[in-house]
Amino acid sequence: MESQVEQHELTHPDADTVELTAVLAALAEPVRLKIVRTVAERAGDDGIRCLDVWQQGGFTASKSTMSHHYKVLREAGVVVMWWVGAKKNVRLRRELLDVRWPGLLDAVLAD
Amino acid sequence: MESQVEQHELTHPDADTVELTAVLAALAEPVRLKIVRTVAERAGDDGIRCLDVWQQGGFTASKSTMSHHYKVLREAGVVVMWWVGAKKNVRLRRELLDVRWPGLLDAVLAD
DNA sequence: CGAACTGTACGACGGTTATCGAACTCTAAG
DNA sequence: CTTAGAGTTCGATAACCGTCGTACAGTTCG
Repeated sequence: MESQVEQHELTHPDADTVELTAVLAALAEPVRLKIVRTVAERAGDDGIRCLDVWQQGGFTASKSTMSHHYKVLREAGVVVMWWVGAKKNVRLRRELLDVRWPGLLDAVLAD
Repeated sequence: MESQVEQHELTHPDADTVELTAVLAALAEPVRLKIVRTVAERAGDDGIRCLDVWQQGGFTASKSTMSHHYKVLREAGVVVMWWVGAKKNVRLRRELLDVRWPGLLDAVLAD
């Protein structure tokens, strides 16, 4: 059987309302930058599980800290997140970032 | 007569030691981002006077606040500053930024 | 010299942020 | 139903940051 229950419905900013300073601030934090790089490296077309990011990325931050950073990245417009059962998936919003600020994400990831 | 006195000798980080997170944090602040854009627009090859940035850029922040932001930009590696008499000049470190993170500065300035 | 101008250093303040543990919700599995 | 797993929220704490006014230092000009 399929569960149609959308348990919380994540909110994401529209492409128009995403602010450059918010994106830069989101990327300026070492843990968040590492999250973004791990997602960029390991995520497929349908994203990657947040848990896998944590496990494979070698993060030392606590669960609540990671949750906080994901929220910052999502509200800044850097990532999209959605539920898959009890787990969460995440992917970069390249289609947004590459249009609004071409070259920005690539420059940050190439380091 | 020429005054050989170098009144303080500004310190700038080497290209090797400049950190991406510091650059992003420096650019993530609205006033600093506006400073960078004003310098990028109006500075010639030998930079622009900080005073001109303040006057022509329409900044409302106080002197001490502006001085603080210039210091952050300089220590992050985003700008170079040097004395010309009693006034200070500033220019972007494009030769550094464009090599270390190609496309980053252009992306930020194109907005 | 003395006054005006340009910029820095310091201390204070208020607001923001990164971090954690504990309690909680929701889902999946037995 | 019960247990385990994944993730959020809340409260607390400590550190950081942007802002300003004041005091100060170096330069230029009369």
